[in-house]
Amino acid sequence: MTDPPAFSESSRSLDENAYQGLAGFRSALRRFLAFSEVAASAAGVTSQQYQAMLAIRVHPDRAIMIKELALQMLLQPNGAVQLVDRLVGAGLAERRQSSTDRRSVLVVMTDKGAALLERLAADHLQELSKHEPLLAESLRRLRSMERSGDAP
Amino acid sequence: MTDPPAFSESSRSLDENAYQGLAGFRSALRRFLAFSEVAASAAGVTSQQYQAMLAIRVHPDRAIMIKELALQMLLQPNGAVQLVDRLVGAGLAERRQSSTDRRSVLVVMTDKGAALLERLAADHLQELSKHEPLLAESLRRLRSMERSGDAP
DNA sequence: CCAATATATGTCATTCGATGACATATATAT
DNA sequence: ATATATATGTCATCGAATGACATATATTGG
Repeated sequence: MTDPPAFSESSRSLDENAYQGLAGFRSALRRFLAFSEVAASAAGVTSQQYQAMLAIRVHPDRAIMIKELALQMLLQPNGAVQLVDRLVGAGLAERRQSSTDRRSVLVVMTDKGAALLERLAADHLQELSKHEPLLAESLRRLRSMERSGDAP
Repeated sequence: MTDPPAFSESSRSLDENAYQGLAGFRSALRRFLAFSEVAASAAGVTSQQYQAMLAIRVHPDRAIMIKELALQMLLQPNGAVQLVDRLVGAGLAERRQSSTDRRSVLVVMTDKGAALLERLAADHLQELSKHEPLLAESLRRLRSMERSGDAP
């Protein structure tokens, strides 16, 4: 087998393969995220609300403080308040007073929310089986070209 | 009025690991995407604009029709028009008339855009090396359960 | 124990990008 | 040559996030 000159210019500019790999990875991500939006939308929620329900579901006691939900969802606390408002408004979650700190609120899912989450989670699991090969392949390609950026 | 079954019932009951896996994957995704927003923002653009430049960069001739950009970015054509407006406004891309079809517009990057993209791509490549293990691990965990529904 | 400060949640105005509805220019087909 | 399809563009509107601010409760230091 012939050795292709696959190395070269590693300190001057990014290899074409790096752009291809990054672009392919983001494309796969956009497609998966778009599926998530469509699946959630068909169930009457947003992808964000689905993700919030996932976060609640896997949190200890299946309950989460708004502050903690904000951390998980990478939102400001007041953004998490409004996200919970929407979940509650849709009948998917409810607020419970914390027994230990009366400032805080525990968000738990309703039965309706739990049922919706289960269906959406199953759909996502199934869909991921389609995207997983491309995502994994993209990650593998990118891993092989790790390099430092342009040092200032 | 009874609601028709809006979705498939992929499996009867999801394993706890399925929720953990899906939640972990989405969490890893949110963190990577948040990095992308911050990195792009530090460079004066949005993550969306960075992705658009990536799409242009890897397209044949490093030029792309707005229609095709819309397909790649999963936007409506008029949304892509406005995205290109913002890229052009920031001096990162420019419009060129197509030689074969006078309806269409070819979007190409300026030198400034190409330079910005290279820095951002290098940053993303480096950052991905941090996220890759968790993302790959999440995908591996999920792949093992999309088969029959559960197996610890 | 009280005052000062920190923390958790909540409200509201504003902002930003995507969409739908629609308009215009050009290409293609009958 | 006309009808229709395609590509781009404009504009009003919407939804969700943020910053500034408000209120309630907890915690800490004197």
